[in-house]
Amino acid sequence: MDAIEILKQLKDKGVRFTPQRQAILEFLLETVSHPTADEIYHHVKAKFPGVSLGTIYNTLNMLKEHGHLLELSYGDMSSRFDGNPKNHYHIVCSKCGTVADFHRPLIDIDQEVMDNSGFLIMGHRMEFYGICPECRANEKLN
Amino acid sequence: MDAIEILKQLKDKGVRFTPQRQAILEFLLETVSHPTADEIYHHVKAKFPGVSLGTIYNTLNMLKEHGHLLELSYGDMSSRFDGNPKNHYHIVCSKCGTVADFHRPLIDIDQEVMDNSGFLIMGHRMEFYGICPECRANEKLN
DNA sequence: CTAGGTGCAAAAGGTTTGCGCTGAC
DNA sequence: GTCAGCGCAAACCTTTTGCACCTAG
Repeated sequence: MDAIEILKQLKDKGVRFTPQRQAILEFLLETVSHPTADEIYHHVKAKFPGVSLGTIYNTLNMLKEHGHLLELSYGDMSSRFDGNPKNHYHIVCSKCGTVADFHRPLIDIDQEVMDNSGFLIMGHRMEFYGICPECRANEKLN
Repeated sequence: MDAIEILKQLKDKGVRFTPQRQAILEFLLETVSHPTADEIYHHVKAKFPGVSLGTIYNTLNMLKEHGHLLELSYGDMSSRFDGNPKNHYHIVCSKCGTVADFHRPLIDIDQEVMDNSGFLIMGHRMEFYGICPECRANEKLN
């Protein structure tokens, strides 16, 4: 599903189609990274020099409310946004904050949660917490 | 493992034992909720009226670095801290922010990650994203 | 004694909000 | 024409930092 299609769907809910929103959503869908609001801002600014951070947040919150993106937080300062929830898992170092990818087939569990909770489940996120190889090496030196 | 025991272990790493730290850690271990820094602050303030928020954050970051607690973020304003990582899973409503518990046996996967990543894994966290029953009902009304 | 911790207050950084104007419908 | 969205800037809230004093080891 592409940006235009999603925004057309949202029109039924009183959400207006604007070029800024199209640009934001297109970027979220085409990138495989998990950009921060500020990164999205700078990217969209290349196309729309007048765009403001407020508009970015406004759009992100609107999309989040309608379930079209996930807001992730890795404990560092700013949130990251993911337009492709079904992705892969992460390992976060509690010491230095490094985030590594962990590739493995997604666990097939969403249906079980949906059946037992009454929630409409869009996806899940899994993170492992630990100490990265570098920090482990540094600890041994002390 | 209780607060005093953990703090004694940390002494070897040059971390000092202070009554404030004991109070913070005891609260984290005894509560089953996931308090914010501010909630911890107010709780500890009952015992140590002079304690400051800076000390709370200082201690939380120290504990996090040593792997004794997890910093969670649910997209709302402030981080939440969990002294008992091995717990249960959560379902977060993208629309209203409600966090519901989902009880099920923990997925046995940490060893697999440890073997394949080089990280020392302390635990994992899993969250499901979707729309809660109340918000689903509200959407249908429109 | 002396480093690390504390309390306080100021600063920093991310996110939200208010307001007048614009543009989608 | 109307109202949601825009840009701008100020406000807000959480977290970090700097500094003088204190205290655990």
